[in-house]
Amino acid sequence: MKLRTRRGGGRPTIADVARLAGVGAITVSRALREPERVSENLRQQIQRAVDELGYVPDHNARALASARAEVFGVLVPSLTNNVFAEVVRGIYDSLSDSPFRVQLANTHYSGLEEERLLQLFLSQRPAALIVSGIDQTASARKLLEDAGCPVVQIMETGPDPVDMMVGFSHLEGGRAATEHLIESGCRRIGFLGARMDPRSQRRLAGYRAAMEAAGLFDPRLVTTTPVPSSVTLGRDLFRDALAKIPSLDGVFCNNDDLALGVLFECHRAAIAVPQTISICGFNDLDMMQVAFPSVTSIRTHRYEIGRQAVAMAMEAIGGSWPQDRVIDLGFELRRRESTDRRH
Amino acid sequence: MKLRTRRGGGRPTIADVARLAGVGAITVSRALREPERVSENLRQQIQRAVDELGYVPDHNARALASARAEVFGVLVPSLTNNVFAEVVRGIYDSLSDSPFRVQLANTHYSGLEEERLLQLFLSQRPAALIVSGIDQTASARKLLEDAGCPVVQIMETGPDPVDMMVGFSHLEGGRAATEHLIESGCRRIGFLGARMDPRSQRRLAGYRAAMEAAGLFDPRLVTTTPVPSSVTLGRDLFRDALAKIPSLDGVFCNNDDLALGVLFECHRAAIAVPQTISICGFNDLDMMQVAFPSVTSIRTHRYEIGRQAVAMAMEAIGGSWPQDRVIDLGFELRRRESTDRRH
DNA sequence: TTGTATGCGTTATCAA
DNA sequence: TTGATAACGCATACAA
Repeated sequence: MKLRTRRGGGRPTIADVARLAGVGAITVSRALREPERVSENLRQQIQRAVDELGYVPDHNARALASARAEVFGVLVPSLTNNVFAEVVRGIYDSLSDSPFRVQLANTHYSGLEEERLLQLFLSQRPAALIVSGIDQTASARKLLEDAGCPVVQIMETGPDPVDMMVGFSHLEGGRAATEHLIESGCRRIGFLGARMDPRSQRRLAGYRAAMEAAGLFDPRLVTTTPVPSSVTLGRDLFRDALAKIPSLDGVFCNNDDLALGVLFECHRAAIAVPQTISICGFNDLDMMQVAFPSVTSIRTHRYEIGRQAVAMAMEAIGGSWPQDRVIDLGFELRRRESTDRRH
Repeated sequence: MKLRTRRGGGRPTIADVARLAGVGAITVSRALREPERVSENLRQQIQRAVDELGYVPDHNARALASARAEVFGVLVPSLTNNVFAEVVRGIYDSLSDSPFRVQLANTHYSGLEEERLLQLFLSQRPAALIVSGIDQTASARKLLEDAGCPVVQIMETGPDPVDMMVGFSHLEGGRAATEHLIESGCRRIGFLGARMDPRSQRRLAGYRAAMEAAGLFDPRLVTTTPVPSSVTLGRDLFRDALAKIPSLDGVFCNNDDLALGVLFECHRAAIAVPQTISICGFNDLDMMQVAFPSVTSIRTHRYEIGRQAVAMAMEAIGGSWPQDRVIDLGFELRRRESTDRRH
């Protein structure tokens, strides 16, 4: 007879539980995953044995045997950008009471990096995949299509989902912000943009559409940089813009960080906001409503996007894809003092 | 003869590679993990076979067989707090080119939640554990001590590490900020604190120590709340503090969000900064140097803490624990306009 | 509703 | 340096 020497740390296994409960191992397995398929009697015996032994299922063994890991793969372009931090929080909060774990990775706004990470994730056979944006590389898109699990593209909506989508239209957001500035009386409205990732580009497109429709567009009003966004950069971009166009009477900022930089620079240079220059941001961070003057911004529903993405994926995992494969959570213009020129 | 019906998705396995390369499976395994133990010859053959088949090792099978997952478990109290977001970014960046993955979880500043998540993580037999702070519950601490893997406590330093530590002294940070305010001429210095987690408490302790040493302490100067920190809250706490002590001539804020709220409120109420009220923050977010007036703050090295934590854990995994089990990365006082009363 | 036999892809053990 | 064999802990397929 062979002596069983445990290689593992000696943690109780499903077999130990089965022995103690006087049932077959598979019954324990079932009792844990599909309790309704096991008789009330055995279920209780098994639960007692589980408690007594302190049994905890082994994720790895489970994943190996079922060829499916209880993992949500999540790809975001940045971990520190508050916008994505909130999306990620929504995802974690939604999943914290489920058996699913989160596998998070940072693409650093690189399509190639995204591709590489996707391949890595796929090798784990995740239960679902959540990716940011709709501009995957061709190979990445193919990987997603063949992923064999629900896929949710977040932050944006677009015409051709890999599987599901939840987000909003950045172009419309940019347009709404710009139209608001025009309506409030601005004529020489600058666009300030950092990073200029695809979503930033579309906000710019919205700005341009609104400006052209009003006959106000002038390419010299646009100031962008590939450099990552920051409050400091907002100040610098604004200085550049003002040097180019001294008659500037409004700015639409790609995001709130930039807007804050503009606001501070206006204070420093004693430029009246909104009288001389009106400011509109994007995303509506908490601080915009406290700023002085408070700053108009486009409110986006980041946390909710995270929640919805998980909800949609869950439905799909359950077999019933949601009614609408593309959900547009929209945005809201929050009018504040920084664009209120009525006085 | 039995027909092998693959249950998995038909991905190539190590056996396929072995067959193609004309070697044993275990040799392939070794060639991948410890190349130096396989002859140059076979190594190349195997590499060719791997490339040809597009073989990717299965994490789950590997973890199951070796009873060790290539996973770093990371526990932080918040995902959106910029401070932790940067720590997490440091961790991810350090690990992105390693075989290790990151398993991140959010404790929501709850010791019990941390305990629960720890148990969850431990069931995966992680390669290392990174936890925030030094105030684990007794049971959590025991779990960490028995984890059987390197453990790094981050953000703070303290006398009794579970295993390793990297951070700085929040008490000294609070003291340095307060002493600076005193030296710059303030006498009625308020403390504004949100959340009041253990690290906030220690900053308060530092404030109190400095104030008492100068004979300036007055409990009514302290305004705190368990509510999570935000810019809005900074404004509200400041209003409360000012209502209590109209003679306030300086505030030390628990963190930069609060400080920003104070700054905006000063603008709104036309209170001169720093002449009437001086402001000092904590953490030194990017925006503090751009604010108008620029805001004095305690610079902390969040990203570096993440990097160091991984570096220490890596050393320990390699078998050679680092020289110093406790690394104090310190902090720096950044003097700016908001506390410069010389004019 | 419950159990038996077997496979999942990899690594540890031990022998050659 | 290389390989055969037996775990690792659990779930699938199928039978009872």
